[in-house]
This record gives sequence, C-alpha cells and structure tokens, in this order.
Amino acid sequence: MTAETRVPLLRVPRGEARARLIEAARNLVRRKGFAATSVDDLCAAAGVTKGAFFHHFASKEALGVALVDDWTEMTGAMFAAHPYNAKDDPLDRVLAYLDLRRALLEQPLPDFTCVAGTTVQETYETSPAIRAAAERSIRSGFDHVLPHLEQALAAHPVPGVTAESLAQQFQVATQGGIILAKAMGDPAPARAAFDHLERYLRLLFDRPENAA
Amino acid sequence: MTAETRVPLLRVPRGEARARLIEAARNLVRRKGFAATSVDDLCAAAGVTKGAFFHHFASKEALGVALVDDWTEMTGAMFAAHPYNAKDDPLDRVLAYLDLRRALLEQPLPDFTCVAGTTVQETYETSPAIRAAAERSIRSGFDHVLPHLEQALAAHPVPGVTAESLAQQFQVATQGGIILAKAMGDPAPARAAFDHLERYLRLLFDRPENAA
DNA sequence: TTGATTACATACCGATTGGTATGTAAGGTT
DNA sequence: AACCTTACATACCAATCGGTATGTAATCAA
Repeated sequence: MTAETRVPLLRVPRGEARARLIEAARNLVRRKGFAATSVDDLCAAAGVTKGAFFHHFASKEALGVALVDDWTEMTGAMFAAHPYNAKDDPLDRVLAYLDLRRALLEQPLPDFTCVAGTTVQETYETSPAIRAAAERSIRSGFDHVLPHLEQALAAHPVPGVTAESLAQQFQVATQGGIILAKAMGDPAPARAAFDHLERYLRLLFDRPENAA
Repeated sequence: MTAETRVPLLRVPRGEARARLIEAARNLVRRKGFAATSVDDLCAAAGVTKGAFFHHFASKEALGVALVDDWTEMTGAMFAAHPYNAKDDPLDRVLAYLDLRRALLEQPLPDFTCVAGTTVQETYETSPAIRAAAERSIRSGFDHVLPHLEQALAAHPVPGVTAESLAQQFQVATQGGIILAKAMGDPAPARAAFDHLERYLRLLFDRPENAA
C-alpha cells in the first residue's frame, strides 16, 4: 500500500482561525442561540478543527465572551464611522441615529438581531463572564447617544428626565423591538418601537415633525 | 439474597406529573434558557422519571410549546383578575396596568422575566411551533391594554398613533427592560422603561402627572 | 542553523443528550 | 371478575456534548 498523500484540503490560512470562529459564532448564535450552538458546529462553519478552537479559546464560555466583546467593538466602530455624528444640533444627531437604526432593519431578521441581547438572555444566571461582557456591550450602546442627549438636555432641560435614563430607552427599544420581530416574524414592530421613541423625544424637546 | 423491597420513595401523586414538569420548566428555562435546560434536568426538578416526561410530551419541543401556552394562560388569568380594569377612565386603566407591571419588578430578577421572550429569542429560527406559541403569548399581552388604548384614543385621537402600535410598546418596554435588567443585574432599567412609557402616554394624551 | 514558540490538526474521552422499548400498577368500564 | 386504558417507572440506546492529549508544520528570535 502506498503512503497516503497528505491532502491539505482547503485549509484556512494560518492566523485566520480565531477571526473565522468568531464570525461563525456571530452567525450561528444569532440564529440558534448560544447554548444550542455546539463547538463542533462552530468549527465546521469556520472550516477549522477542534484543536484550533481550544487553542484560541479556553472554553466555549471564553468564546462567548470573545464573541460579545468583538460585537461591542464591531458595532462601536460602525456607529462611530457613520455621518450621523456630523449634524450641528444634538437632537438632530439623535434623530439621525434613529434613522440609521431603522435603516438596519431592512436586512433579513437574523442580521439585525443583537448578539449581546441574545446571549445575555440565556446566560445571565449561568455565566458571570458572558453577562459582564453583555453589560459592557449594552453600555457601549448608551454611549452612541448619551453625549448628544446630554447636550440636548443642557439646552432644553426636561424635569425628571436624565440623559442616562433616556439613553437606556434606545437599548430598550432596540432589544424589545427585536424580540417582537422574532416572535411575529416581521421587522415592523421593531420599526414601530423606534418611531414611538422618536415621537417621545420630539414631545420632550418640543420639536414637532414638520419643524425640520 | 432476599427479594428487593420495592420502596415507593416519595412518588409524585398520580396525575400531577404534567403540571409539575411545566412548573419545573418555567423555573429552569427562566434561569438557564430553553436549550440549556435538559429533559433530565426537568425530570429531576419535577421529581418524575423520563417515562413520565415522554408520556405527556412527544418531544422536548412539545414541552416548550406547552410551557409557553401555559405561560400565556397564567399571565392572562393574572391580569384579568387584577383590579386595574376597574377604573372608569381608559387611560387610568392603562396607567394602573403600568403600576402593576412596576410592582412585579419587586420580585427577584428571574421571577419577573418573560418565558415567551426568553424562549423565542433562542428558537425563532429553529422551532416554528415554539415561535408561534411565543407569538400567541406576546399578542395576548397586547390585549391587556389594547381595548383601553382604543377607548382612550377614541376620546382623544392622536394623529399617526394607532392603539395596536401603542399596545406593542408595552411589550417592547417589558421585553427590552428585562434584557437590560439581565445585563446589568439590576431591575432599575426595567422600571425606567415603564416610567418613560408612562411619560410618553401622558404627553400623548395631555395628562400631566399632577392632574390625577 | 538551531531552538523555542505559535498555530493549528488528529484522535480520542467520559459524560450527557433527546429519545425509545418495555414493564407495571392504578382507575374506569362492562 | 375481566378487560382496557391511562399514567407512569425502569432500563437502555446511539449520537452528540465540551474538553484533552498529543503530534506537526510554520514562524521567529538569537
């Protein structure tokens, strides 16, 4: 019998395994959740072996943390790069941010779901590390609107309303809208959540729709 | 060797197994999520054997459907029994409902999470049956406020605002608030979500706080 | 050039998974 | 009393789970 010819068989280039695993995790976790996504699933989707997985991550939980942290960085970079920050008026920046969030809802449902929201829903009691990562991610979401809300409130104070608590409502609308969209199989309720949040802001800051 | 004496060993009374399994599922799924809760976990928590489980449920997925449907019925009965429905003014009924929702947040975190929201987050793409059950549950939540919102809007129309879309915001605030509470390990953001929703309604319907 | 380190692949493991096959005792029907 | 059905319990199963042990090829510092 001849010696087996070692077929490299479409190997993932050296150095890319970790990034591929996280990307695979993002896709699979968004569609099946964290617990239902197995390490073997991830390796198959990423095109690497289990050896690669446990070389880069000490455990499945560690991958979960890395996934959420990567998500935080990804979304942070995306929003930072967007021109909604360019507007002069702080409330206009906030409203433009809402436009951007609504535009994201044009994608297929799994692609506008939130990795942090999905994972923390399952793991908040069973994995302190993943919960903490999700908290960082959610808080980083506050920061996309918090400075603008602070400026808007400085120019137009509203009794009983803080910028922090208003910033939270953007995440509430986002996460709540996603759950309703998942349940109804339709992005419409997610869009409506942003619409109502915009109407609320316009009422708070005395900025009716027609007064652009 | 003597014949083994069959010890009945604290058996669950005949006829209770199904209800106990669903109660165990409610507790475990709220804490660990659906996928991470195994059939063995459920049987152990309910104090029954696997034979009992698969006698009552054709599969784990079937239990998931039964769990969510039971949840819908449970919460429906709870809100129907509550005296918030008694107020004369429709908006007062809606505001009293919000008071009730805030009161529920006094419980430990896992006990005010939503079974439908948790399960649909994980299963919306992998189990059509559970997703459909979750949709029924979410929609039944609309109904707790929808008739009152319709009356309130009939008496005080708001251009561009429908009762259906407003009713959805109660679920958005609920589900979004729960996710933030899980991530931060604190019920405060869930409470804030209801506070902002109340302020929004008061603005929409011209009903300031002091005018009780 | 050598030696160490990094980045994987291969092969394997015990435990757990959802599910099944079969037995049995209780309760209702005739 | 005989029989059937319901409601479980017991015992088992193949597949999959997260994780480990070990081997090897590429990279890099000296």
